[in-house]
Amino acid sequence: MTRFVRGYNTSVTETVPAYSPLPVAFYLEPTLLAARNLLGAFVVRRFADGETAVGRIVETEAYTVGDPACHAFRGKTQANAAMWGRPGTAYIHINYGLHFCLNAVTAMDGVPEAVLIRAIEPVTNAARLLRNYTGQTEATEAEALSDKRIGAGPGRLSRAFAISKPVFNGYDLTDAGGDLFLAAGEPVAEEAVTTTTRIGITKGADFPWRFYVSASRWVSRR
DNA sequence: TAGACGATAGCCT
DNA sequence: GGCTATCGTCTAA
Repeated sequence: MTRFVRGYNTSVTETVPAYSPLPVAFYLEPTLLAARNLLGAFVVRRFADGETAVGRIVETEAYTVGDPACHAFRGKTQANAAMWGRPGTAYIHINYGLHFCLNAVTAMDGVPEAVLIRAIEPVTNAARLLRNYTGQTEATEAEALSDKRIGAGPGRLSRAFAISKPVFNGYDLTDAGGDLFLAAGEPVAEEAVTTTTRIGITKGADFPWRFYVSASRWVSRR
């Protein structure tokens, strides 16, 4: 049985708190607050071969009801239906026809709001993330830890974590037994967070609904 | 069923 | 910093 151990060394076997999933209640906080509070939380991924990798969230964006940039703004379709799902599930969308982007659904069942996870910094098994990203079979932890392709940007992190829409759209992100879940981390202090406008959108472009850890080298854009 | 449009990323200057 | 490949999805007809 795989045990998720917190820390930089995956070989640690002593009793360290296992990664504990953020509860459904976390996603029922107002979406802007949830987006800000997801900073510092962990993305925990177990791959099909049993190997695991963990990243720390350093950049998010909020999308809400009434927000013209939100995919739900024009109503429910087959592609965006997951946004209406239970809080704490995943909504994966495809951008520019080729990039997968991971969102955590927030707000009550039937209220289509979500937080886009835009960047992570590697915590464990960066080498595996880089191998996933490049398709190469070789990668050292040291070289992976300085390669921004594995975490800086929503399309990039999805590729590194092997998160695709067919597999993970609608997936439960609150289940520690699952292949993908979000776990509580060290809270990030207010003065360490930068709040700014969202990236790559034309509607609602002036809403300051993007949050990132100011000091992180893994933020996708400043 | 054709046409328009991106919540991007990579390459080039 | 600018340019653009590339294709899933929506919309109109």
